[in-house]
Amino acid sequence: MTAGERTRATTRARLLASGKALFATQGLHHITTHDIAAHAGVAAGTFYNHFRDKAALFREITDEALAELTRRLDSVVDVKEDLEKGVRLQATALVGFAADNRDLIRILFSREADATAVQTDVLQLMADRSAAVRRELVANGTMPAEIDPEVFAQALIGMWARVVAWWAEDTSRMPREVVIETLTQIQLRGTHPQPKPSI
Amino acid sequence: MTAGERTRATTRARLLASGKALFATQGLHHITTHDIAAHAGVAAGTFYNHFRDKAALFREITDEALAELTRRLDSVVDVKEDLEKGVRLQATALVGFAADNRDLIRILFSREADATAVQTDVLQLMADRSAAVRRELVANGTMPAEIDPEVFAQALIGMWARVVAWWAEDTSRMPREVVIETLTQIQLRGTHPQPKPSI
Amino acid sequence: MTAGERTRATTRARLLASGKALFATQGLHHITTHDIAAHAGVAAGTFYNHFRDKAALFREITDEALAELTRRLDSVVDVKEDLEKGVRLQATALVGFAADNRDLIRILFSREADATAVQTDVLQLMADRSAAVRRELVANGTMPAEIDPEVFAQALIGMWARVVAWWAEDTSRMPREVVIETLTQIQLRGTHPQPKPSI
Amino acid sequence: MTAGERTRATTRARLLASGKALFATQGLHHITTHDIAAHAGVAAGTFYNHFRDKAALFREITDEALAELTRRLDSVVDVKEDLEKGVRLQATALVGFAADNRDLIRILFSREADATAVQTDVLQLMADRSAAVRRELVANGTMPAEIDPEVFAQALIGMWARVVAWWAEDTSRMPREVVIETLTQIQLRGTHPQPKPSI
DNA sequence: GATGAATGAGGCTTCATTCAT
DNA sequence: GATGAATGAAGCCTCATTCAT
Repeated sequence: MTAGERTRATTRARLLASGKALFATQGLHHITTHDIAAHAGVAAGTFYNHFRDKAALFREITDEALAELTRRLDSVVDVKEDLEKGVRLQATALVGFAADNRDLIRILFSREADATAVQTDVLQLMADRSAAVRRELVANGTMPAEIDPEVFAQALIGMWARVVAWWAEDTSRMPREVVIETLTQIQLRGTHPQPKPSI
Repeated sequence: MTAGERTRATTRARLLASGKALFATQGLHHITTHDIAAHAGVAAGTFYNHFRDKAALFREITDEALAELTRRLDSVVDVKEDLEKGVRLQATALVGFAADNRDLIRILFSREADATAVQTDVLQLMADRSAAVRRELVANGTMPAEIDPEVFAQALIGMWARVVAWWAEDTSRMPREVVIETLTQIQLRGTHPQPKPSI
Repeated sequence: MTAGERTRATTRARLLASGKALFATQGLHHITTHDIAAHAGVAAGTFYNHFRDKAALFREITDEALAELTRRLDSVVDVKEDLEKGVRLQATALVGFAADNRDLIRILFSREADATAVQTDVLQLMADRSAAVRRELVANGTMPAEIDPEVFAQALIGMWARVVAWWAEDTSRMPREVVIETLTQIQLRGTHPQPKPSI
Repeated sequence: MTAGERTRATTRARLLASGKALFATQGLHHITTHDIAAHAGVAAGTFYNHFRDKAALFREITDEALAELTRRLDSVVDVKEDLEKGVRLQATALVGFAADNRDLIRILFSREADATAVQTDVLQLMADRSAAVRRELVANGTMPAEIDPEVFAQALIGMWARVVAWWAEDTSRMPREVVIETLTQIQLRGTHPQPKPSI
């Protein structure tokens, strides 16, 4: 990599970082390309040397974030082995990602993530993945048929997104462990668990 | 009511209706006051005879929608009587509201609902209500302490909002009963219910 | 005069009064026809039953004011009789008019008075009158030729307008007598009178 | 100064010049930012690259004009030395400024100069300066107490502003020397000088 | 004549994007 | 590649005026 290339890469990285920081706190619509360039310490026109337009930067940020989140969730041991352990590990991975990428979470799980024209909805992508996995589990009887895979996927993603976006806004709101434990319990037992049948 | 007042009320209603329809499909930011006026069949300036600005119209739509939704949820019989029945009735009320007010649902449960300046987040309001109820139930032992009331509330609202917004986009996606049943099952047993202990 | 005519006249008078009060404090451009109608306690459309447009109302106010001011200045005894007495009486009449018609003064002597389209400049009218009188006085040697009648007229009117508009804004700024005396002295002796030659 | 900076400065200067020309002939309210931009040969948005808004441009023009006028008036030799000479030199400076800056005069001495929000009245500033100087002269007996410093200042400024604005509209109305001489005579002897006492 | 809802032209301002340097 | 001035389309909102009741 030449010196020029290094400079270019640095500029690009700074624009990305500025985009993350500003989109997270102000949202897509309130931030201008000038804001981002200024925050990155470059000229307004430089923005367009690196990104086709504002949507492209936003898209790149969300794509990257989604890839990383997906990677973390996938690296969890197979859920089928031990249901409780699997669910808890996934919740842990999700919350860990949120802690490490607070800005990204707020961007990813804001509804503006799908306001951008010609863009796939990030949450929908996650839901689709979940639904596919679920369909298998229902098919082979591991999961009950009363819970429809599509609806389940929307519910799961909605729950995750909201909880994690809420927590990422201010992580001092709640100890990380409580968030993980609550998500786990809800998944394993429901939001309104019925008392366990006494013997 | 005089003729003039009737005319005025009609115009106002048409603007409201146009706002609902357009916001639901295009979102707050993509719709202009001119769009709304044109859709309502009135001149651009007429918009401002009825609403201070675009945010005021949006706010009025969401406030009204929230009030109606709250009313429906509250009219359900007390959950404490019969847990399963209560949960199912609430899900039924929620889904019924979505079926009757598809546009409102999509507005209410879009994140743009909190993008408007000086506005309370609709979902947060619902979450606060849920959290308050839940704290009581945990306090008197009806609900398990492992599920934190705050986190629970965010999870419940996130789940509801996403499922219902998704379904309202295209209600032919899924029979209404399946949505209700799945929401009910998830609340009572979790997304990943453990197999019932065999005897 | 029928009852209807009396009502109509009353409405007109109230619009005029409202116009005076509002134009005086806020200026022509900051006041809307709605403001005037509202202040007068009538509907917006009623304004146009009495005045062709906003300029017409403004014009009528200034015309009326100018006529009254002219009347008062003209009623002063002839200046030629006794120079000092005449000058002082005119100053007295001017300041008296200001005291009695503070709103009118502020409208009449604001530059907005000539901002209205197709309107004769009120101050210019006064200047023209003064210049004409002056030309005679110069011609017959009563007044010195070093003081050009045209320039004199602009100077006199400018001085009067500014002093009186300033005082009318807040008459507690200065005792009325001081205003009169100063105007008189300036006219008789100049702003920078040279010391009287000692014998 | 780089080429870009030169271009920018040129654009700014053209906007300022256009503002002066247009405000002088049409007034603040009748001129739009688009008018100014078009007159300057730039796009509408360019205006806002150089001035926050229309008022800022207007303010800048008047501030600059006031500074220059003040500079000219201040550069005159001290009035106390020789009363007649001092008064005449000030009148000469004032009229010279008007001849050199006809547009500025019409803007500066229009009442719109104080119509702009959050703006100090230019004429009032001049009056305040004059009043302060005058108070001293009265205090030390150089000027007669019958002429109140505050009223005097309003009168002087009103007279100057009107005469000079009138003359600047069309300088062929009157030879420059006549304007100067008349202003001088009025200040030294009054508008209605009493015949000199014969011995 | 009074009413007041409706009209719509027009002004101000923002900002994503381009392009000459 | 970086710069940043310029662009101009587009949006929000105001308000003088009209007109049906």
